[in-house]
Amino acid sequence: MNSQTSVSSDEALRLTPDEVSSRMPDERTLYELADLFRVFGDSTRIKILCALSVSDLCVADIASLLSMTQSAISHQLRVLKQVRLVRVARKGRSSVYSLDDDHVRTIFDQGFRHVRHIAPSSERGEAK
Amino acid sequence: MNSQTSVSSDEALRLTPDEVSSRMPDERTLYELADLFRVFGDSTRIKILCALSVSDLCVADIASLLSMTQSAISHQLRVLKQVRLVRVARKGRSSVYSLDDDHVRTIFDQGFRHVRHIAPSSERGEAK
DNA sequence: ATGATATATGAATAGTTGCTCATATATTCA
DNA sequence: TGAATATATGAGCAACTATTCATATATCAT
Repeated sequence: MNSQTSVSSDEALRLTPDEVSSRMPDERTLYELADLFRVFGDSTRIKILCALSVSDLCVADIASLLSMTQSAISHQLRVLKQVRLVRVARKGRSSVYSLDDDHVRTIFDQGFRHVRHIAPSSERGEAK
Repeated sequence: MNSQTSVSSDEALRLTPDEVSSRMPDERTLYELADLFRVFGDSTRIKILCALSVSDLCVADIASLLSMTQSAISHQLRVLKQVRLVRVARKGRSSVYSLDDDHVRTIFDQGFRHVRHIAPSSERGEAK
């Protein structure tokens, strides 16, 4: 049997699935949230966002900064633009990209705080 | 030519790639950041985290809540555990999962703020 | 217009990932 | 111990994604 409502020990209050369900945001919002975070979940895009948090940059500069091809960077910038994390401004033949708003920085900082807080152990994935 | 240092208009200061490079966190940290956000970048995991932010829950309850198989949930909980976003406590034959710390909630909230702020348009991906 | 430079984009591909299915492990109860 | 319940996990597969390559578009200088 599951879903016991009784507080069997010194743990936090446990609610039933139904009670939890009624207190969750609507599905739509949760999917949008996942979509947003997925964009942050790639090292190339993270590097781009991080670079842009330091300074506005054109495509070629970002490519040189990350030692990646112009094409790869352009593709990722498109993704970042679609979710409104960056915006473009044409300057002559260059496209100067910048962070769209400060939410990016805030989300970033929270992430930093977590990885620093956790520091050691696990974190399998891209991290070498 | 790129990397112009002159401020050609009313835009933010633009730095050279080298200047930007020296002000970025080390690679290792950026990879860890991407790894962390990637975990948030899946709707199933987002739902699980969201549910756990409301109440501690056992595997079966989460599965019923999300209408998914126990196996699928267990696999995702493993991922969440590896990056220290959730922790387990055995209670009889059940495993009761809970958020590991409050960074999760904070990162969440920032994400919420962004998707609400942006609200309309784009956001292609999982969002129906 | 022509050539050079900067960026954008479509198609193809290799690598990754989330789920399912089968099965193993763990715990409780009779 | 043996049956039942709850969870964990490995293998396999389908779907997705980040990069490359080729090429298109856009802007500037001559």
